[in-house]
Amino acid sequence: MTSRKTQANTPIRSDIRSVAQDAGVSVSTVSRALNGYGDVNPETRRRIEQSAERLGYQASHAASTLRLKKTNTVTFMVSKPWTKFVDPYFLGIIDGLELALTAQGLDLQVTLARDFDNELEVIKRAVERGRSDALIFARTRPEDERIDWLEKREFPFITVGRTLRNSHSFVDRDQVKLGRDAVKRLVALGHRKIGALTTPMRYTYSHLTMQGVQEGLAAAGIDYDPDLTIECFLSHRTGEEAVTELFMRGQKPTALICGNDLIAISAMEGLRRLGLKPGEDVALIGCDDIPVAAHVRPALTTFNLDLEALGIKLGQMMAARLNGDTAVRHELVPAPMIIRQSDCPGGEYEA
Amino acid sequence: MTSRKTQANTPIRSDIRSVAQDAGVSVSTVSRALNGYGDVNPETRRRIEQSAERLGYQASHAASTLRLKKTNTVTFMVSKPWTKFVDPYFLGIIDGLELALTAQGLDLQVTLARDFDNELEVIKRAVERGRSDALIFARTRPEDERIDWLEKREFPFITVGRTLRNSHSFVDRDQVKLGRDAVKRLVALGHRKIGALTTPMRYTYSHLTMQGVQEGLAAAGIDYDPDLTIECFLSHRTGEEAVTELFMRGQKPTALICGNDLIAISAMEGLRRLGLKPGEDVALIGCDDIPVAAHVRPALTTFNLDLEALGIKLGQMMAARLNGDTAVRHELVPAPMIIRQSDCPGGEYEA
DNA sequence: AAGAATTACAAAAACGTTTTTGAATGCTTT
DNA sequence: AAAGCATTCAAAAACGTTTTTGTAATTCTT
Repeated sequence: MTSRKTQANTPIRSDIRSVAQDAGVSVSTVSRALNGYGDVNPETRRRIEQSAERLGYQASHAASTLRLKKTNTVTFMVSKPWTKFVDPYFLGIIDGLELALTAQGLDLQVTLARDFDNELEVIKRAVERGRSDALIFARTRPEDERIDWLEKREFPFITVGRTLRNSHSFVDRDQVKLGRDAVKRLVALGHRKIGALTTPMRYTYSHLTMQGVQEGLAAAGIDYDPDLTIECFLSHRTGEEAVTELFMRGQKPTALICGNDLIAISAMEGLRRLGLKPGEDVALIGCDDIPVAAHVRPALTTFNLDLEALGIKLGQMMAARLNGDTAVRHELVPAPMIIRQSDCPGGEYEA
Repeated sequence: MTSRKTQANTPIRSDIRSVAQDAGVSVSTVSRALNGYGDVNPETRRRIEQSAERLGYQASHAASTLRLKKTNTVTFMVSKPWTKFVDPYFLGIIDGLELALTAQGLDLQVTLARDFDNELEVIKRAVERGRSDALIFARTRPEDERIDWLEKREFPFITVGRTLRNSHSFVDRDQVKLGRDAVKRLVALGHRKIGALTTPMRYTYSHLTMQGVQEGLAAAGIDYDPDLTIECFLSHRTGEEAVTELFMRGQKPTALICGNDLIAISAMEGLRRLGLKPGEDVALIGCDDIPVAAHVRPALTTFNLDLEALGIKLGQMMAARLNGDTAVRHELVPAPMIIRQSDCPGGEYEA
């Protein structure tokens, strides 16, 4: 399609032939020596390794992929709608993932999807062009077409988050327990009228959290009132707007469980605008423990998550999968509560 | 080295041969048809395109790379020390970059460097294994070994940020002007004793900002006092600690220019701890306009940057470079000031 | 001491493209 | 009507690996 001009400079890369020549040995022996095969004299191997080192030789990825039909590369797809605000979440996972994959001799490649339609297209492109052996992606939805497509193609993948079917391997935070814990904490602090400012319900995890919240309320003998729940987005209906809407409805919750920290911080603004003191008149619990959560006033009580550990787990599962372990595995990691001030344990906070 | 077991499932990918067979034509004709060459009958081309479409054919990336000695892929390396807190910065650039590269038929690949030593290693690996045609990275330092290595290898690259030599192409924010603007604003508001809480001086941009600050002070006829400047880090010596240190030195600045928003927000805490009201007793200006900057109290006055535009610029420069334009290009993008409350324009802010 | 087994290496084929070279066909020109 | 030309396609080589197969040379059996 494109008729790109041939490049001016082609950086010098030494190939296996030059190493063979340098070590006075055949090409096949170099390959076997460098790939740790048995039938090569230790002395010869040493000589070859020296040559390779000296020439800065690294097997061409393209050539070995072509021959092996394996890239030894795992692709992590990050969805654009995800990037703008919840970045630490994303990068923490990548961090751990890279660590685990590298330990197994696998490369990590990160790829971007611009929008929702693009997500499937990016996947198709990557799979059909054979650029990686497996895929990891997050922001799963109850019904997820990406999963349908990949399952039909029998392409290895693991998700961060669940779907309705869960016929695939996934790693996820224990959102249900998280929701229950939030309620339990607030109930223990004396709250009975507890509102929820959820993340977008198009994602599975929002449903799971609310399931936990409802379970928590039931356990405390409190009736769940749908009118106390509002779905928040990043662009429109922020926490601030949701709080306004909630009170305009005539609802007066004494506590709010927020789907993420940004919603919580924004909700604080909304409360102040209504003349209420966040953390005093209304308790708040966030989620994710983003860096500023500790720096806002009142400091945000929230749920942490060891993202790096989650990434590592993910990498290990993937490595096993690529080594032939085809079992479907489900892994839930806990999210401990970080208690600060916004849930108002003592009924006050420093201004 | 690793002796990975051969994989259980190999997803079915159709090759050029099957397309040729399906279209009743030779392999070479398929290639020429799909790559837009001239000497192929329009009718034949149509038939081939249909076959390709129906079979879900995509040229194997490995094979075409091997043949072409070109990956049509650009690697963006993100440094680990960067990820933890300043994420939006990173992702915004990637976003624009991907857009511009895709428009040129280039793929973007993101790669991670775990720590400083790792950075060079990651680069070497990518270059020596021939996984991409060019490199982009940020967090440049005055003396940057990555640049030395790449220049010696004559491998195409562009940086986000400057070095001392600047013998290479770069895109950067106009940090000097930013520093000058911050001072100018504060001076206009009546401040004379202006402190600076800088980002780590190992990075070039910290130096450039301070250069701007000093130029601004000079323009206002104010002597620069090094004792009013403190270098901040993410882990230790946060803004909060820096403020404490500053006042312990006996310095009493009425305004603080902070290297980034996190330093500024943290510094607010420090001021409060000293019994001072941020934005009232002491004016603050941050940098980067991270999402929460608008949500903290007092809302942070800071410098914005159109990251996506910067990424696009970057992608365009790279595409040109890969098309044979070997000229060294330097591109500075402006950073407009976002005036909110923390610089205390009216001497007050809502609690 | 002769055959069998082992060790250490080389030759060659294959992976899926792209591109050069060349050939067949039909058409135009003189 | 012969020569030249344009059009359209096919054959084959090449890219840099890995792995199978093969074969000398050496060591081990009996």
